[in-house]
Amino acid sequence: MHDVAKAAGVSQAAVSYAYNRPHKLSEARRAHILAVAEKLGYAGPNPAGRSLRTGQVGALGLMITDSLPYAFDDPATTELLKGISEVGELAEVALTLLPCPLESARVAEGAGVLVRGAVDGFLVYSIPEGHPAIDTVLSRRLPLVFIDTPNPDGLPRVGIRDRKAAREVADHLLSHGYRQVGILVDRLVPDGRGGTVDAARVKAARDHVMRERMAGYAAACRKHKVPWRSVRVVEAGGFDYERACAAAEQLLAAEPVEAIIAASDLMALAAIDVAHKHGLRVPDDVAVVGFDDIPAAKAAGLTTVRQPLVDKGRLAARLLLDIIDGKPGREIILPTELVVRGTCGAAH
Amino acid sequence: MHDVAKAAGVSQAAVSYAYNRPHKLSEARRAHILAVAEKLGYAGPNPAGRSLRTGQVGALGLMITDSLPYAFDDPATTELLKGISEVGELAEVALTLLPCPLESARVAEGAGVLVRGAVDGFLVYSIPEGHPAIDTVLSRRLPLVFIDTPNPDGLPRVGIRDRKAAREVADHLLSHGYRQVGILVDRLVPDGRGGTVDAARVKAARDHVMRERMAGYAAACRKHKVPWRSVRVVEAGGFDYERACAAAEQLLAAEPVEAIIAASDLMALAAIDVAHKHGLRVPDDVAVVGFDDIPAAKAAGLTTVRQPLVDKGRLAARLLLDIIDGKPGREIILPTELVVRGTCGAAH
DNA sequence: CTGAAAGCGCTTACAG
DNA sequence: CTGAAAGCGCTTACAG
Repeated sequence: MHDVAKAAGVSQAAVSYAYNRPHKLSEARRAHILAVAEKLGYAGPNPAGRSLRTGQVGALGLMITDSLPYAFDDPATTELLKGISEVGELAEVALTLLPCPLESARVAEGAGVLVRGAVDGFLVYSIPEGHPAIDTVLSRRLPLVFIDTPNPDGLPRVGIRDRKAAREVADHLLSHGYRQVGILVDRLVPDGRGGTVDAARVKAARDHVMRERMAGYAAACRKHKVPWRSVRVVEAGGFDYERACAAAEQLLAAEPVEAIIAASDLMALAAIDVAHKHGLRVPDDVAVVGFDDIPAAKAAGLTTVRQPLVDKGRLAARLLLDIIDGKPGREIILPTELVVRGTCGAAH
Repeated sequence: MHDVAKAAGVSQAAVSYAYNRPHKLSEARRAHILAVAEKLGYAGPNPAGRSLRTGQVGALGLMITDSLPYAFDDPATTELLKGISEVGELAEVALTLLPCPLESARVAEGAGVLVRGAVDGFLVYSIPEGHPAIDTVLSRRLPLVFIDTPNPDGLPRVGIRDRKAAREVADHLLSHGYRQVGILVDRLVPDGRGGTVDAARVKAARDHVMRERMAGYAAACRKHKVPWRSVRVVEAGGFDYERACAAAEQLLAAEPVEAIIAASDLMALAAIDVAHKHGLRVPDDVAVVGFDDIPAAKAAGLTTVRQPLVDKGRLAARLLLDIIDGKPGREIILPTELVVRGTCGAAH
């Protein structure tokens, strides 16, 4: 910038104005400066210099506690991303994806991006309780909004009533009279393990969302006199379709179940696929409900509970932008809605 | 940092070392500095200051010429993102999403994020020829890699042989003897318009990829003596499923077609859905082929041509990282592969 | 193992 | 409408 100013015979400030305050310069002078810059190969104001000076970056950081490739596989995460990016575009801010290892042991090595990432604030998505990355991001002392995460300290947050929503959909399913029930969850404890889950592991669930949903399912079972200990719970160990299928396979391979409660639509759809492969009709031989109401749920006629995923992203991003602007943070709880389609056996 | 240094009774440099060069300080001194920083509420080295000083940001910019919410809807883009983010994670760099308006008229207003985004380099994804954002990003004089975009200047690029791949899959379809053929494309000209396309618009296609694929389809038709002017081409005007369905609807509503060549799997799957709604069997009443081989194509038994989407993202990101490291850029052309499943009527 | 100093590139409040 | 100056927070080469 200094060189451009010199070559154009103006002050450095004038060059800055040429880019940022066009009306502070005469048109001719501005054109001249820009022409000289072009000739010299000057690329325009350096973002780092600007950031340092203004204290603003123009980017929102989205912290994801999973490998990114994984996150893109999850339709619910994709919906959330849509909502977030809508707001980012409107506000002309970039969205910076900050992956960080899920296993606590690997956090130190992966924290660099959290510590060094140039952002104006953080969106913290679905992170297990007590995860060290929470401290890391808190230590940056930047505005932040949690999504689907408990906030014991009353920090800004966007979420839904997971327990109530889970109870509702399970309640609806069980009201059809099923007694042999299985539950499919993606992940209770982030240790990569899957398979049949015992009561201790359910209790140990580090994921707030999953713990709440399990509590909701249990409440529905209680109401319908389905003994909780008779309910088989299988954990996929991850969010991809393959693991979901493997979990469903495991559930269906054991004693027969009349009904499957899946903690996500992806798992529910996997369960339906696997059931069909076993020659079972849905809902006649086995009923299934999901959670989320992702776009594919409708096509499959899946009974599920809708949570406004896009809105969640949109509101979280907007809230963060507000906080960055100095407005107070708050907690936003979004409504959910039971969506009855065919897979629960509602027509029977 | 200055304040921390003062409070800890050390130089500013020592504070910097405490964070970045742990071994340059005695353990005790480092611990002391960190403790003082903690007490003072110092959040650690400011990324903007670091960037300014080192000239490095630690982020890759991904330029998307579409609204981001839109991009997340496209399974092919999602696959690409997976590949890119894999590399980013390994290299501990963040991925910054830089949306920029597709319509040239709106580029000026949306260019801010391109101009101000703090990144070490750009991945430029599927951008129409002559789009002003290309100049914007070029003017930043940062390393960059094009994905699926022609690079007349021999700039680094990752792509596939779109024409050849399109020819192959269309050739296979037509070899079954179909004469009444329709083509479904997502977007030829980025003006948001959809509907039946005339020869002029095909010629005017601003998207390199689509132009190449159309050329490939035309070549296959020529080979099989299907008069090109008898081939109806319908453009969706976008990448979402709804528009794909509308385009398929339009194609099927007119004179009957025996075979549909879709320029993406998403469009092919939409065509199959719409055909079923019309009571048509696939491939008996109408054959369909796609392009990409997204995960859903397999489940649908779709005949298509596989392009290594994840690899494309992975290689592009790696190439960009290499260029940032000072290595020379190059062009990478990835192989494609015809995947024959059922929807082309291969079994007949 | 520690410290003093220079300078990365920018914006803005202020004076003219 | 224009210019001179200060300072944002940092890292590193260098001297001790």
